[in-house]
Amino acid sequence: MSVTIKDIARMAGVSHTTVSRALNDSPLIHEDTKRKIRAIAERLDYSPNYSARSLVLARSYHIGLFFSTLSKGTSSSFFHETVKGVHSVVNTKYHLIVNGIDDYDGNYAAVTRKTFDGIIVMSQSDGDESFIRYVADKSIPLVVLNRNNEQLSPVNVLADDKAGVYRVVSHMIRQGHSRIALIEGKQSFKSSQARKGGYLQALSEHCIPTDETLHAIGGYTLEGGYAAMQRLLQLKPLPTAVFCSSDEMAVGAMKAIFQSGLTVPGDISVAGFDDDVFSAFLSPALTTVKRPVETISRIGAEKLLAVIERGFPHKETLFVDTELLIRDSVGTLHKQE
Amino acid sequence: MSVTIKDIARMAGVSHTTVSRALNDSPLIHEDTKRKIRAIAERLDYSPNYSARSLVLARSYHIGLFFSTLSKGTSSSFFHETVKGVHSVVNTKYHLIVNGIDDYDGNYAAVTRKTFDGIIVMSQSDGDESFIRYVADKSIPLVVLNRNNEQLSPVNVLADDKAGVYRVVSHMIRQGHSRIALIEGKQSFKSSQARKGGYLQALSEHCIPTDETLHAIGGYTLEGGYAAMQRLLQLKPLPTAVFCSSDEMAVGAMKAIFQSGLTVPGDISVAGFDDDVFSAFLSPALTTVKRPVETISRIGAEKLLAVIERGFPHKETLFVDTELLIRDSVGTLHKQE
DNA sequence: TTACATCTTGTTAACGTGTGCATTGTATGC
DNA sequence: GCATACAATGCACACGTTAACAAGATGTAA
Repeated sequence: MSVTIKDIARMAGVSHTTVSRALNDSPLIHEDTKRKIRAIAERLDYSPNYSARSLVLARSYHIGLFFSTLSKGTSSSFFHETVKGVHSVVNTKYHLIVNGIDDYDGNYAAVTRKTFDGIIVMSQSDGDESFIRYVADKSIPLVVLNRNNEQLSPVNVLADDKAGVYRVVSHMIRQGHSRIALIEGKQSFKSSQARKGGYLQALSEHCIPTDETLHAIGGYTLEGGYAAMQRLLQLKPLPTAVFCSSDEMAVGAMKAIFQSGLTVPGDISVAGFDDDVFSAFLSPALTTVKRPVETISRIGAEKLLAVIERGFPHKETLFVDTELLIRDSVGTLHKQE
Repeated sequence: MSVTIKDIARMAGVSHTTVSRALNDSPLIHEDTKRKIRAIAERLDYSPNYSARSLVLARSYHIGLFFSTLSKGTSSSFFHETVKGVHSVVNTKYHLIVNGIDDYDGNYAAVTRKTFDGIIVMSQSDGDESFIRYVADKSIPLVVLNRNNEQLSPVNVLADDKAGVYRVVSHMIRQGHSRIALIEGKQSFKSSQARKGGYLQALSEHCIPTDETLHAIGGYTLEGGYAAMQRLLQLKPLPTAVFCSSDEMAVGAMKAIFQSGLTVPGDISVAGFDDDVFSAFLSPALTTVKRPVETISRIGAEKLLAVIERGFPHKETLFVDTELLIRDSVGTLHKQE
């Protein structure tokens, strides 16, 4: 049996109403009374019953953080940074509940306004759309990360992937490369499409014709990047550079290149995307684009709390800048003719 | 305003008690009545108010997953695998709340039997002890992962780190190495101590004297591994092999070795611990020990649910086997004399 | 017919907290 | 000295659910 405000009330010789008010620092209560009550609460090691409070206030103190999936296709560093970012804002004020959308198997009945004060969706796939729509329909405060869909959700925060890829591919072009291959992620992922868009834009703005044979799909996994690169290594002539839509795939690609007896960046330059925690320590260190996942998550969480606590209705979409990290895996190509 | 069991009761022409029983599939209620009530509930899109239920049942439906820290010193893959493992068991039955112990700053008042039906601590440091003790004192159902302290907590699940390191270092010795350096993690982490123990045991059982100058500290970070290896590279004669207490540190160490113009495993063999997601794709692929983090987490979660639901009082400690993964970073040393 | 068991449903209270309204006591203004 | 304002506290109810107990209906055995 644990201590309630009624116990405190009895000891202090006041009503439980006064205790409730005192502990909530209501201006209605005399300072002396507050002090006395707080002292007793402290002494009895009182802690409020969240269920009771939630019931009467119609608030759950839960923030739901939903990933497309927890198990398949979510990279560890991505997951970790997201949780860190959101958690740093939510902290001890709300409980952070982590979930995979795919766990619900299409039946979202358990997701209600009462179970979640607000929801953050870290979206990675078009498959999330039904879930996002469901949450929006229930008018649960909502922030969508990593995805741009204004008509679906009011607040969106995402990295400017396209601009980031544009920057790194332009960098390759400036280093003299023109036969630049692409290893895509998962075609159904919006991020994959955006990154391809940046690649295509860089090529077209530098008047380099696109060549479909230079495009491969790696599925955002190491193994996939390895296999995709193996296919690209069959090409004649070989590409002089390859942009990989994730660092993990870049690691796989480099592995394939090394195995075929070639060097990076001597024979083939490689660039990635994400700046995974290990990327700076590869040999050669990987030139890549840093996605501010933690920043995005932090900003998203702040926006969500603003919506919940101050009612912040108007739509907005925030793009967070990426950062080009030039390291050693992209070399300069000397014109051969 | 959302629909409650009273609304359903009104529509069905029964009492709200009957509705409650029907929805909980109580044997007291006639099947026809149940069907009717379920149909109405379905039609009205009813979902129960968890706060109210929690209040009356004195259960929160929350499982707390606590890390020593979310931000500093927890590797992403470790974090991800843990959450995956626990989540796969907890699923939609309970809400999984992720927290860092360091966020509470020593004030655990918000952690009570009422806010958490059970708690899983993924322990990485001695600093967790006060928290674990607190939870145990409150007699909240508790499972501690990754840490062995029978008198503190009833149920412990952990990898047999020491045996795993013993195995990989013995492997190095069998390949002819005897001058084997060690890069430790964080000295305050129990895991770091256990791994060092395995290293020392392997040496002593093969009658190789320990040499303090061969021990360096890398703090479980890439940068730390890099710096530690730089120090080891000052030694004369050089070690012929180095065991790193984590794969991340191994990557840093390899980087330092390459920078000094040496090769792996030609000049120096390297082994790691963890089998991070990228380890198989390094060049050379890293020989390491796989810690079954996800398995540990899954088993721990199952144990916790057993305690919660079936009352499972007796103490037990489970060791989960590690797996030696022999890849390319440890070479054979030919005797020189 | 009566007594009793069984099946099904209803009545009422309880969980712990917050809040609208009433009540008491005290100071202020005229 | 009285009306009024204001500060501090208490009373009673509400939130949505579950459960102990009561109670009605129906069947059955004596």
